[in-house]
Amino acid sequence: MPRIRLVDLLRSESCPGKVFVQGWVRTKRDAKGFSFLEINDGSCLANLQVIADAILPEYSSAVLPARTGASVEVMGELVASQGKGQRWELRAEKVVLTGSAPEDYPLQKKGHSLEFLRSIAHLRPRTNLFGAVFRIRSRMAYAIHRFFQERGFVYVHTPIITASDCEGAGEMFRVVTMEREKVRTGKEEFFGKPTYLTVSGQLEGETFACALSDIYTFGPTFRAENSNTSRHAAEFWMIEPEMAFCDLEGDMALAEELVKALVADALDFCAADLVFCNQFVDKELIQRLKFVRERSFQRISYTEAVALLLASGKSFEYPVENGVALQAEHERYLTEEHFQCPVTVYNYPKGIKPFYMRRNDDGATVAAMDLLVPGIGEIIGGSQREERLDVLEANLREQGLDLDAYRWYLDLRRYGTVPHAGFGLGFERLLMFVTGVGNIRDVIPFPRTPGVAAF
RNA sequence: UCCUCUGUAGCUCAGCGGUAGAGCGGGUGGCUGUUAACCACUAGGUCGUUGGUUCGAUCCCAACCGGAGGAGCCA
Repeated sequence: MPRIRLVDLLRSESCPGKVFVQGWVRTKRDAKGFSFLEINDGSCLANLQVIADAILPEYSSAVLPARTGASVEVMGELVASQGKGQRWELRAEKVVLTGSAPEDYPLQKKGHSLEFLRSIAHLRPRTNLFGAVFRIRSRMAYAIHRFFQERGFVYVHTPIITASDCEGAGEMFRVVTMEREKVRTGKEEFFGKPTYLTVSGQLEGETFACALSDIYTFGPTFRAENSNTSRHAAEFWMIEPEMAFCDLEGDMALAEELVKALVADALDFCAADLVFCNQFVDKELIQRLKFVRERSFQRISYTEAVALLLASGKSFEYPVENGVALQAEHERYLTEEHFQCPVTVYNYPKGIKPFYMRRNDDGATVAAMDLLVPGIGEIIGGSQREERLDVLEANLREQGLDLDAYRWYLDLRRYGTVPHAGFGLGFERLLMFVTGVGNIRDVIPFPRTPGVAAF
């Protein structure tokens, strides 16, 4: 008899009769003459209540020892539950203890702290919260592909090992071989020159946009920054669309559309898991997500934002000043207090942004944008790219970068240059926003942060 | 990297200059169509590490290591 997943079983409208299920015991309650087994197989948040009668021949060998954490398989008949709290329950006819869980099984029926669960990251997906978070993560990855594929974007796999050593996005990890012989003979560089783990697929993505028009990347990214915050990881996933024949306006529109679409998808397809997050993580989560889905985002230029902050009368730890980067507290004020919804800030001062962003006609600002969301801050950063060869070369020189290393990148402007734009969306930051989880370490299966690469 | 807080039983925490306690979890027994069930009993700890102060330190001090929050950087 084929196994049926709990997600499908518990959705049954009418009684499916005899079924076969497999999963892990979440808790067991022994009564006189029978036991209640709550089993979960990760296909959904809900557990299945199994009634195992003491007259079963394997009752003492398989049912009584099936403690929290044990894996079991149960054959039986699904019947309407006599008790409250569940619609269906499984009346066991045969129970097999696939794998027992000794008494030192670390997960209790009680709630655990997120810090403790991080120390057992290999077992934490067995908890309600992490099951929910990682089902949502999977769904969001799918929704991202769907969003771009439906709009005709081509998925491009940019390299993870890169030779561009100065993409301007942060400290990089070096890639070296472990072969001692090569180190001794001075041929330690496998690729003949220093290589690094990518900090962004943007520059490579631009090359494909300047050929296939609309592309996106979705893959791992690495930053060797010594950042110790709840919003940074050394390894994270990023989505980077890049569009030819597109300006900043189109870029901002796509970014807002994407965030809205993903929030709507989560509300539609992860309802049960979001209800759980709403109950145990953030009581205002669903309300906020619905608000984001329905309301239009705000847009404000950097100059307007500065004026607004100066006029706010708020005393900030860092003073607001034109030409200086907005601090986290400033961004937070805009999105959490003033607008109380996602805000796109655009046209930043040229001096605080990287070389590839397109210089505006005022000569002082660049066509850059950041999308800020309440609770997280910056979730998307993007720009229209500088498509004019002479301006781009001047920018590189101004920032002291080696033009030769960017030869291939400059070629895009030398041969059939086009206006183009794109942005980067931090996947984990999106997940924090969608789940309400406050620490990036709890939305990625095995987090890598300074000093920590467990598992 | 900087600032602040923190490190006591498997987990969550209380405590105190005279070498430790609760709840939950575990074990045993009981009870019950139960819902993080309930009741009783019971077993668990060189109080993060290393130094120092002291007659005496889990408690005070210092350094180090781990964890958390905030900042910077960014996604």
